[in-house]
Amino acid sequence: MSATRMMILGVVSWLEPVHGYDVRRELLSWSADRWANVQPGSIYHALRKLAGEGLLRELPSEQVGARPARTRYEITEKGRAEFHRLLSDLMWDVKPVADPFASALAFLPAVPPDEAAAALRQRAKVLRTTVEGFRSAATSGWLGDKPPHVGWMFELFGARGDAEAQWCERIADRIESGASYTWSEEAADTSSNNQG
Amino acid sequence: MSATRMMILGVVSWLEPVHGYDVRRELLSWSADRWANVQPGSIYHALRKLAGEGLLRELPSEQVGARPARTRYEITEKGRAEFHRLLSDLMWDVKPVADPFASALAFLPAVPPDEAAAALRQRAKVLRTTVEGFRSAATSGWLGDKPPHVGWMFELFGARGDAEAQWCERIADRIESGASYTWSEEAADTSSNNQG
DNA sequence: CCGGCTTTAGTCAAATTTGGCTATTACGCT
DNA sequence: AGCGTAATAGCCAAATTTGACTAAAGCCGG
Repeated sequence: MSATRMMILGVVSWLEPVHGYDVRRELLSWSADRWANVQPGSIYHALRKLAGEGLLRELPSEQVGARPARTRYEITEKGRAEFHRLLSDLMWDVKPVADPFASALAFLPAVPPDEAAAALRQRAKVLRTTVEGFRSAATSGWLGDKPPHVGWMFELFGARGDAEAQWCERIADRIESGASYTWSEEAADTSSNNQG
Repeated sequence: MSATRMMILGVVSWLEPVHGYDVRRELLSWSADRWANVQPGSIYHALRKLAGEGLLRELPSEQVGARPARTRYEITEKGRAEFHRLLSDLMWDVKPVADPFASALAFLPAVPPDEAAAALRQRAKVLRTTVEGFRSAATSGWLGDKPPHVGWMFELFGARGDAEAQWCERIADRIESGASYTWSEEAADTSSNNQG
């Protein structure tokens, strides 16, 4: 979970001292749950583990009313070094990521042409709508209030979305033009062999 | 792990009867470990779990020499239905995936401009080399022997890679032209607040 | 023929992740 | 003022994933 660790260290570094729910709220405000593993269980697990490893320091808990006591954290020098090391690793590393859509594509021969084309066209539509949302966020000024790198992230998501939408449409066109990608519907369901 | 389950069911469906190592070898031949969670522990875990749920059927083990006995599996009708259901879900679902590079970008303000630009240029270079590899696989005939959808997957990976490489170069140009994305190097390391 | 390396086949202990759960407090609407 | 919902704050049992490990067999070069 090196990305999760880096993010938790980074948020603590920027906002310290914080408690778990502060971290959770901050990451949710970035919609980080959509592109990183930062559900509550992962956040609290990482906070405790990083404190156990001396990368974060727990401050005395405080109690507010009858709510659960909340533990605040600050980063240590060791933690700051680890944050920069992990961040640098992640910046320089170029590696594919696990992608459920690629998994589905590997078995495309098992999907009838009608459904395959329809799903690809729908995907292109959803991607284009999402990318349009990023662009109107930019022009509406909402993004203008945010640091420049946030806009750059949206540009990246937009560029990826555009490229994938175009690919979806191109492949749907081929399928609808009769391009054969199954041996036959019968064979695809029984004995054929994918030698990807 | 619905993508992992779908892939295991799919491979068993296409190659049955198989044992775990057959599945492992087949997925490795697709380089599936690069874009799916199919390390040995996940494969064998999924095989046992799917058999336990009645989606796969274990056949009597066979022994070859003094090697560990190997359990062969075949798919059940229930498993075939689940394979198609999961495959359809994954074809139609449009959702971002956990991406370590996006995690790093969220903390870009903590990376000095020199390093950020260098990492982005290096990333662009690696992506372009990878995409060129896909294209030469296509022209060399290696891909010609494979079913069409395999080429389509490479086209998708290529389209994504191109889009991201262009984005990397564009952002590196901005950084090198002096675009400010940290408040200051000092502020970025101490008290600033990322409001993504 | 022998030695070194690869392949075969599965497992394991640990790491990581999930997302619904708990009870209290705060807020908004009627 | 009261009710219903959302926010607060952390946790849990379970699910999922990892990748190095094991020992025997096979292969290739010297």
